[in-house]
Order: sequence, then structure tokens, then C-alpha cells
Amino acid sequence: MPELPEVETTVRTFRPLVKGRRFVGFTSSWPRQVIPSAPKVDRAISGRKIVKLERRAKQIIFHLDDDSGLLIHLKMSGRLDWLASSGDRARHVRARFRLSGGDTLLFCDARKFGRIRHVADPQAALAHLGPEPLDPAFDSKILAEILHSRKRRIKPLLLDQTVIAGLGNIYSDESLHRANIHPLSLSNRLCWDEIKRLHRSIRQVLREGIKRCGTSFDWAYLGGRMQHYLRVYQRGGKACLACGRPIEVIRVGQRSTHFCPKCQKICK
DNA sequence: TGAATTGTTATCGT
DNA sequence: AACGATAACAATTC
Repeated sequence: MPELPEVETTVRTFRPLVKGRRFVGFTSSWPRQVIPSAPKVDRAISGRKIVKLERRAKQIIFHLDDDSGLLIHLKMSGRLDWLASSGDRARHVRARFRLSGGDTLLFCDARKFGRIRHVADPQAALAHLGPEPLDPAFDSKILAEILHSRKRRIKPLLLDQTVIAGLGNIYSDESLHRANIHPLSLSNRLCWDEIKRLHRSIRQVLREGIKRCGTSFDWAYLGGRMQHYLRVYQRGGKACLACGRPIEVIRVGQRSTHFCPKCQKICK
């Protein structure tokens, strides 16, 4: 499930391949994923040059030369592929972007949760998202304001994209473990020291994830190595690498949540 | 077979 | 009224 590091890896991979090219044509075999509609997106992007490719939260943004943008959200199982490298072996192809120069960018998505969206103003379309955790402006003081202005359990709060953008289930659990904070702790009860630790661990774990090209643990995302460095995620019942106690798995806000009951103290 | 997965939306409770 | 928690949903894999 692509989170910030996986999407960042995707953007870094495809940036040199698409930059400066033009979209020539777009087709979809599952039009429900395309907003406003497949023919409208085709008309909107065809002939437009890609001036910049970037990531915001978990979304990929193709900035076009008329200031509009093509947004791709990979959601659970979405993936970009390059037709030239995968040939006819690419599985679950849902959309094709023909590019100038003759290459084709594929959008593959087994579960069809991903979304392809054309917007006139990408900035406005993404304005609801919270701050980027790796932005230099995101300091521990800002995190403290975010946490203290709400009274919510810290785990679901970290997953809320309007609060902080880019964390998913894996990197939330890893951040909390590295900061020694219990996932059920209330946001307004965290002390200054805990907030500083959380700020540090969020940025650390995301940077490490990017360095290792993301986390691969099933067919949905391949090529990453971060799965070998996770301390709690999908390690339920196994020994905590810090204290040896078994990692517990609980359900928080309909999400599986992994933590060490000894290392991660609760703040109610 | 059903659990797991993301983010949005609707709904219920405080 | 505003905020937070909760459930349903889209669709597929193992």
C-alpha cells in the first residue's frame, strides 16, 4: 500500500522518463477510476507538455504547461509502469498514457481503488491536505500545535491526511514505536519530550523508507527493501527488538495496529 | 471464506 | 454546534 516513501520512489523513478514530454492520448479500461471522465481527461491532457512531476502526500502530480494538473492516487494497489520495460507482461493494466516519443506510461491497479483526476488548479485541489512531514517548515513546534489543538487517539490522528499528509498504517506504527508512544495515547496529553521524539521518529522513518525505496511485503508493491527494517509492523507475536516482549496487534479505528506493550507507554 | 487494505462520506454520540 | 468516533464503501487477493 503505497505511502509517502513508496510514492516518492515512484516519482523519482518516472521523473526523468516523462519530464519535457507531451501527452498524446489517454485511454482507460475501468472508467470509474477517472475523474471527471476518461474522454474529458483525454481531451484535457492530450497535446499538453509535462513541465514537472512531483509528490504531495500520497499523490502524484503531473504539472502541465497550461497550469492544470493530472493527479494520480495509487490508493491500495496502484502502480505506474513503463510499457517498454514490462512489455505485455504488465498485469492489471487499467489505463494507458501515450507520450510523445512513442512510449506509453501504464497505470496498473489490481483492486481498482486508485484514482486518476484532471484538475484546472492542482494547488486548490490538494489544499485540504495537512503539512508535509519532511518539509523543513514542519518542526516540532508545529507538531505540538497540531496535537494539542485536538483530543484524539494518536494513531488515527497520524493517519488523517488533513492533519499530517503522507503517513499510512506502516509508517504510523513504526513512528510511534520508535518514539515510545502508545497508539491509544490522547494527542493533547503528550508532553513536550514525547512530541519531540515523535517529530524525530516520523521524519527518521520516512527518510529511511525513501532511502530503501519503500516497503514490499506482497504483490502490491515491489522493489523496496524497508520491510527488512520494520520493528513492529507485521511482527505481531515476535520479540520487540528493543526489549524482547512480544509485539501486540490491536484494532484501532478499523486498522490493525502493532506496538510493544512495554516500550510504548499510554498517556490518557 | 473472510480478513485486510486507503481515504471519503454519512451518521451517531458527546 | 463542533468535534470525534464509527461504519460503510469501492474491489481484489490469498
